[in-house]
Amino acid sequence: MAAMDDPQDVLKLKQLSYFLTLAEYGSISAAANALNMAQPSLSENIAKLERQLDVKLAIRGSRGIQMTEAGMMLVNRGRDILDSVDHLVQDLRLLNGEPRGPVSVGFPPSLSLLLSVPLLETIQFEHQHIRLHIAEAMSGDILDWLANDRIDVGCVYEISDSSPYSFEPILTEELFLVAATDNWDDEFGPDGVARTPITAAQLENLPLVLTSPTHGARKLQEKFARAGGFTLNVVAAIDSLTHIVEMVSRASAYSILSHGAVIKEVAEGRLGLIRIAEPTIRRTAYMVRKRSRPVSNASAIVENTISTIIRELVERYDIQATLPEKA
Amino acid sequence: MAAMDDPQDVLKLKQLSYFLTLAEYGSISAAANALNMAQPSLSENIAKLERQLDVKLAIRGSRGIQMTEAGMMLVNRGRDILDSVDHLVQDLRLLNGEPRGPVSVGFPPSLSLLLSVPLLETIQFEHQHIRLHIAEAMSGDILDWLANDRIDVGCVYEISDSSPYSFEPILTEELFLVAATDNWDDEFGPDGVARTPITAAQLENLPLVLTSPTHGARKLQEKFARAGGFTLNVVAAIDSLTHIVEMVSRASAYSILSHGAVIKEVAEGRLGLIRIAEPTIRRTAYMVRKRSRPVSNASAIVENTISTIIRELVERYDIQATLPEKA
DNA sequence: GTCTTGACATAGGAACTTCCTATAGATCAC
DNA sequence: GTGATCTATAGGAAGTTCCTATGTCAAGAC
Repeated sequence: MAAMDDPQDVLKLKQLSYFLTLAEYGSISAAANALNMAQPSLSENIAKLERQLDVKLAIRGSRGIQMTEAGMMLVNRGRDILDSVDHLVQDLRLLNGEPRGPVSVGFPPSLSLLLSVPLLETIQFEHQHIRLHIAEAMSGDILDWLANDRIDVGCVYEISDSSPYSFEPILTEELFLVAATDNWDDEFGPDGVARTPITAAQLENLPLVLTSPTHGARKLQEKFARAGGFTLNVVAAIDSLTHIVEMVSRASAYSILSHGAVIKEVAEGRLGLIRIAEPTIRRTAYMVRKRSRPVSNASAIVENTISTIIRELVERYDIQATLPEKA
Repeated sequence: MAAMDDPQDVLKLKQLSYFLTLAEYGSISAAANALNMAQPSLSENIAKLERQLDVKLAIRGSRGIQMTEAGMMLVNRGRDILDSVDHLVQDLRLLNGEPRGPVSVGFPPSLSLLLSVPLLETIQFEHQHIRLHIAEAMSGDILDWLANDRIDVGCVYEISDSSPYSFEPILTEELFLVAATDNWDDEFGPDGVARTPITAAQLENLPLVLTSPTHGARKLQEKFARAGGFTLNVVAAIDSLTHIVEMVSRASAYSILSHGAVIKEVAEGRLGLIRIAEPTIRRTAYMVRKRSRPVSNASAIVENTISTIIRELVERYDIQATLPEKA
């Protein structure tokens, strides 16, 4: 049923290379010897090649073979083809060597805070020929950058149209109420989390500093409030994580953030996390690639490094978060 | 023991074409479907290709595959390679079509006389796209022409250094004493041969017109005379067959020629052949090619046509000659 | 003329490769 | 959770390749 005479079926590279050797040695026996194979095998191979191409390639005589015009054409152009294949295979293997070249990554602010420095340091240390560029933006913008091929890989908290992208979850974080430790009555454990969770209703009274409503985190918070049937008392909207942290540290307000966003301040004991009960707010970060963009070896290494760093950070700082089980 | 990573072994054209289809369809299942094969087969093929090249070509996901940089390189350059193969196979098949192009043939005079016209007519009639060129010279010169690639194929009566040539016998002729019929006492049969052979010794007294000693025929005649212990009474040496025939026709002399050289005159009853007994003089004509010169399809056809014409002539004119048994 | 030699072709069988069906594991949409 | 949709694995049938042994033919040696 099939065509049966696809060019790649009637001219196999192995046969071609056999034939080139035959052309070089001028006799089937000699060529078979050079090829470390039995003479009948080569004989049969050449005969089959002629049958497939429907062309007489060499005239057999009792003193070796003589090329036909077709055989000569096959030798000349076949040599070029084998050379191309040779170079292609070589270049492909080179790609597999030391990863190198530019890789651009996009992070949302909270992940950037957590990952940028360790990622840059790790890559610089372990893969000196990868030139890493990190850009920071909201999830939506990162998806745009992916679409425009401005970055190779991005981390986002939300994906609108998933079809042109391939993505995998890398981290599910719980959002906490964040307070300056001296601005909260409860005590905080060694992991920075207060003994007593607060309820959603209690949240309503607290002055909050959040991001503007375009942010994914803010949308999540609003949704949470709507689900709880109350409104958030947002006293300020600032699209800068450091400024938000600054305000919370000064005890001017509270915020709702992931542990990772305030990891340093919590470790230093300046800020504390209060678990929000009923319902808990969670969000998942995804690593995203554009499907149509080829993945360089260097890019794959950066992705792996990001996953590794997240795992290490979660472990080292006892971050309140869950990782996807497969690792 | 073998290298085992010859490029033609790690990148088979079939696999390459599979991979191009995979790249086109974006999923192993879809590509397998398009290729009319089972999905596991394609899956295994791609995996094997990656193993052989030692490179990750595509990242499998649950929504299809995504190319790596290496995969992209393989697609782009692989397409060129497959195209080259495609064109090469096409061109090879074209060669097999209507034979065309120039073919040069060299004949010694006696064969030229016999073959040139029927050969030209047959080729012109049956293979209009072959442009046949016929040159006439002595065997030695024809071998030179072969060596210098001035002709594709030649017919000769002797071969000095046979190694650079491939040759096969096409005709063994007997040499006769040729006389004008009214210049010879014996009667001639319907085949033009006299009833009574003459002996070598009787030849000594006859005035002969032969070619000059550089000719192969003359050498043969001299050798024959030496073997018989007598000398040839050469009254004239003329390196022109037509002039020799002219002189014999005028009954001015005799000559020693093959039946083919005087076929017309014998058929017309003007000249007669007298068999030379004890020993008979025979010579064999060979069709010769230079080994290192590719044989075009057109050239092969001309060779075949020459053999056919010789066979027909021998039969039709009852030429006193023997053909090689295989035909 | 006969024999040996060198070259290609043919035959039968062992080892390998390819492709299929069936099945399992994983992920996404609902 | 369930169904749909991917890819991966396993086992077996069919085809291909390669080998050894043998046949045929032509050229060269004696």
